[in-house]
Amino acid sequence: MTAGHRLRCLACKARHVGLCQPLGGGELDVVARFKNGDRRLAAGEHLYHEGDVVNEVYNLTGGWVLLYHLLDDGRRQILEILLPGAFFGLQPDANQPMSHSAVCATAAEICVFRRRDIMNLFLERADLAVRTIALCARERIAIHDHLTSLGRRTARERIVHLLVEIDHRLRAIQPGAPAIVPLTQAQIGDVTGLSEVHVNRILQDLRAEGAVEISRGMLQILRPDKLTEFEGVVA
Amino acid sequence: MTAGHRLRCLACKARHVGLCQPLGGGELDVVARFKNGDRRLAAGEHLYHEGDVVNEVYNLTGGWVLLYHLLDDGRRQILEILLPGAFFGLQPDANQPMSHSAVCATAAEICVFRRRDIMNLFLERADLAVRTIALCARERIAIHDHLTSLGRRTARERIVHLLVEIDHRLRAIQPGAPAIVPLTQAQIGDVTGLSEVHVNRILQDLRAEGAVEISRGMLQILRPDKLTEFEGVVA
DNA sequence: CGTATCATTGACGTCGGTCAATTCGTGTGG
DNA sequence: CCACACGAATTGACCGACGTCAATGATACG
Repeated sequence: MTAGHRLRCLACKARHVGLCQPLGGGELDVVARFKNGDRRLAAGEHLYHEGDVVNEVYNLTGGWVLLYHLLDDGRRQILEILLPGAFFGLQPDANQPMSHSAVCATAAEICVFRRRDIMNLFLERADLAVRTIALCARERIAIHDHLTSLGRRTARERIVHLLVEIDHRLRAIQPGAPAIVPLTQAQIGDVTGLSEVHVNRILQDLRAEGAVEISRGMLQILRPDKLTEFEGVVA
Repeated sequence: MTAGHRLRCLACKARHVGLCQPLGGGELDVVARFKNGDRRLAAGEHLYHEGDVVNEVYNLTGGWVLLYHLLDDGRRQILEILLPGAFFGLQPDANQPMSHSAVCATAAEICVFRRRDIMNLFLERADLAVRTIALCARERIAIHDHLTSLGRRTARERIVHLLVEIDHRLRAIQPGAPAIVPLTQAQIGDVTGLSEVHVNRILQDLRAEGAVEISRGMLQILRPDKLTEFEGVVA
């Protein structure tokens, strides 16, 4: 299996971001050796649900995954939008039920590790543990920013800010490609803490201003510069 | 210096939580050896400001510290409330300016490490790196919860939920002590994304219901059970 | 075609913000 | 010991951003 994994690792589209970024081609073996397999999911499928006990850790290599939390009256908050290179599923303690659900927004490819294997990998290669700590720190900054949006920005600011952030992230992964956001307006509402209706009203404005293009279940960022300008002085 | 640090580590009030929790008394040397010193700050003093380049990492051993972010029109969002045992200040990359500010809500004692030393500590003791990853994961869950509050809970739910969470955390650190929250109403507003005025209105209600006691710049949780009950079905 | 999902639009209501005044508590200097 | 200053808390009046409800349209998919 390891040999097979190594070949896939070499071809991995997310090899140069996230966990494996610091590894040279020769070093991929180290990770490949601990890897447990790949998984392919269709849009709308769940990787795990809140409350599940999951003994795996994941590296997203293709597609978009959403982490969300449900209140028991059905209100939903999308916590993170994961793009290729995201390393996720780590829990503070083994056997602890997941605090959130993970669902695919698009078809997705996911590289799977057993939690125990990853822990052993970290113990063997402390540099990868340090790398993971850095990834956690980066992730934390992104979440802090999200938090600031929900707490202190207006509806329009939240949406513009989200689109700018996604645009940046997409550019970092696939420079040159058109920035297409495969999220429904309801999902954008669940990210930004707004109602689907209000999201629509604001997207209409942005479209009228020429900043975005709207189609069914998808959204294209045409003029990120224009969006940034809208953000104005609001850092 | 190391010997001195070791003595202080042995007496540290936060020895049994956070980073040092898994260390036996004999192992404290490992951390003490890498430690750089202690710092004492008064309420209202800053440990660092957004934009600073900080080459230190911190372990909060006494007091309350608030991490916050400012928008440039002055809106403020408090991102995290740190209690003793918090290990913070890690950045994704060295020499990267801090993305937020850290201010003391009370007098505070802080154990200081140089970033480089901590990295070396992690490389030498991978188990501590793994421990740190677990702390990050725990922290992430707390932030996710905060995020959910800001995005999807009503004002009253946010405040009740915050108080319940703080009550739990205080209980874990100092069981039996009265749950006193040394935050002004304006600060509570900056945590919950509400205005000072609205926070006051809701705290008045909670006081009338006998759940909390209000004094100047401080708030006591009298009946956490009552608060939990208010949370009702809203997980 | 029939059905389901997503987007769109208007009418209306309300939660929580803003503004502004007042009170309270504590510390300070005279 | 008292007058004052200042930060925090309190209160009321008003308003507007955003939610809710409900109907309709558009598109994909089986």
